[in-house]
Amino acid sequence: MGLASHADEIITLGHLEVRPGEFVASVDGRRLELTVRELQLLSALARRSGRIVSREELYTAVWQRPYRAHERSVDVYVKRLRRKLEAALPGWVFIHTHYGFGYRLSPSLSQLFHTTATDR
Amino acid sequence: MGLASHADEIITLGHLEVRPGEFVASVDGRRLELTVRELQLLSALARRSGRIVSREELYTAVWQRPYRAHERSVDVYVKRLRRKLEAALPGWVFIHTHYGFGYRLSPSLSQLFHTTATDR
DNA sequence: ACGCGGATTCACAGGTTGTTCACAGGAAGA
DNA sequence: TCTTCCTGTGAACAACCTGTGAATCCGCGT
Repeated sequence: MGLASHADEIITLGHLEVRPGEFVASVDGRRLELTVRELQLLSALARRSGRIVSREELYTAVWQRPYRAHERSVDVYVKRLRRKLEAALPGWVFIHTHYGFGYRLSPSLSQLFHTTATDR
Repeated sequence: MGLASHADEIITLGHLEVRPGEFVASVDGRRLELTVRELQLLSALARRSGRIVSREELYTAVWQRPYRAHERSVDVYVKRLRRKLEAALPGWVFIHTHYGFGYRLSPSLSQLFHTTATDR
């Protein structure tokens, strides 16, 4: 108890499933090919899914060192995650930007796509 | 599940069969000529088949002593196992590398054997 | 002591990922 | 609209990780 990552920790968000302890994330059962950093960032976001997380919080959680202003690492990895998530499930948006605040993980159908009953 | 190795433990993964308790592993019934370490590592991987296993977990499971950073023994034995497995069943890949995470045992047909660049 | 097979360690090459930078594009407030 | 700040993005380079052949070490039987 207490520690953030148990070996059996499983976070499910719609089609997305993240298993930090097993170094695995998947969409509809299809394994995503993520690097260490990408998985760590996705895990950090997943553990805080649904709420806006500041760059500083994300940075200290993943990089384990003090956040410096103008640090762009988080942005770069958000970009890489988005590319892989988009490729895995076209038409869906996973990571939302909150201008001036940070990012929020929350899988949702892209506005451009027409919704159907089963998608929701 | 109690102790990790029962005398009658049998792990079957497609063409591959491992019997840790009898110090035997075989492919399509043909016995592999493995050394003790090779068999131990294969057994450790087989017991965790399908999931990514870190070097540290493999090392402590097989060598039974604390893992030191930069330890390369696991890599060397993975290499030797690969050579013997490849020789036993050409065209198949058994041990997959997950860069930065570890290894995963999961027998699968080599991509090159059933697809070509133009197929995709 | 010697030879042998296996275990362990070493060193280097090559490949992958992590980090940083620079600039483009966009959002919010005056 | 203008200005400023924030975010998106491609690319360059550094740092790290893995593959691999081979040297060295070790235990055992002769």
